[in-house]
Amino acid sequence: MYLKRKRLLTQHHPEKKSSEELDMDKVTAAMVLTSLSTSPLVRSPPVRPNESLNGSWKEGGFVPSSTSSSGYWSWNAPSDQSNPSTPSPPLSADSFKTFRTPSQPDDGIDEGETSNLLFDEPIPRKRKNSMKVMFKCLWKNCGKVLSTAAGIQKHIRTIHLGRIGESDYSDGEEDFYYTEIRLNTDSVADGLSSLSPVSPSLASPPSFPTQDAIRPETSCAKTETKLMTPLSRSAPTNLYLVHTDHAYQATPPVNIPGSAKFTPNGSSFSISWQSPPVTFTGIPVSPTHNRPAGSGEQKQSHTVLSSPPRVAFGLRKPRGEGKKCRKVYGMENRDMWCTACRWKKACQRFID
DNA sequence: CTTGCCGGGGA
DNA sequence: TCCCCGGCAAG
Repeated sequence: MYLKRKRLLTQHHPEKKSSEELDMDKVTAAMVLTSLSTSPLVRSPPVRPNESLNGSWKEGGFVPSSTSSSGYWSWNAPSDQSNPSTPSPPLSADSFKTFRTPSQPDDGIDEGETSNLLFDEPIPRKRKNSMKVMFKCLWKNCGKVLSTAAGIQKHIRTIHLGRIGESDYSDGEEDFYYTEIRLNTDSVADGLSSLSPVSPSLASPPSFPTQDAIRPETSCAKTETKLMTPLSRSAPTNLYLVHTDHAYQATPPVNIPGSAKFTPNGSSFSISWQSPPVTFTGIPVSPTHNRPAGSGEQKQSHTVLSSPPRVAFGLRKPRGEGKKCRKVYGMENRDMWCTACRWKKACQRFID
């Protein structure tokens, strides 16, 4: 005799909402990373087996204030761009830009399956075939768009960095100043007008750019190497870096030791995990980070290493096969359910 | 959309 | 503890 049953059939119909927002971030973060790590041109993650992450945090605990302004961590460029367009999932990363309007009830975005947070390294990743890659200069009032990375780099080097002599030598710093954008052949996302995140990095954990760290050559990817050069001079207005940290945890056995560090002069922040080959899935914790933003610009880079793939052991119980009380008795007979089921716990009656 | 159930609470 | 429920992954 249960007197309780306050709401018998009241199916819960929560107004899920915030989740979307969260998803968004997750997705976008994922995208960013994805693009970073798979980006065709620069960036080859040679030695770094793992880099990836995904963002999203749970519990809207933090929510960046409505004014995204000071948020140093969002991708949106502080200066221009204005329309928060919704990124459509299938497109890849670049078309996103600013959607980061927490205060708004945005509903446009619903995501079917949010891409999973794990991008393994060499996954082929399906990409729209009809995409054209362009490179846009992010330098303050420039916005030049070129079709080749080399071109844009040269442009930056000569025009903005004033390195004329060494035209062919690139230390990679230019990377910070341009961004890759993909244009869909038909629906050209207004990618140009909005910037997309630069893809600075996947930093290698160990190296921090303190200062003049100029890496010597760097065969393939200037990418990770330079990752943090002290952005000399006035960096282009926006260097928004995606920055997300999460604390993931592998289910059972391992937990990842992480480390974060900040460089006082506000120049960088990074986190890195040195994890064993494990997989995690996770629950991100909160990606936010704002700093007072003093006067200069600052850059942060996120470095998150983790190992990619596969669902491993722990995550979540497979999910029992058989029908459980709920299914068997139905909502209307909730009192016939085993307690576990009633409490939304793992069924004890029909164990698999 | 529906299920199973984890992770968090509140009482 | 007992009991609920948000939320999420899986289907």
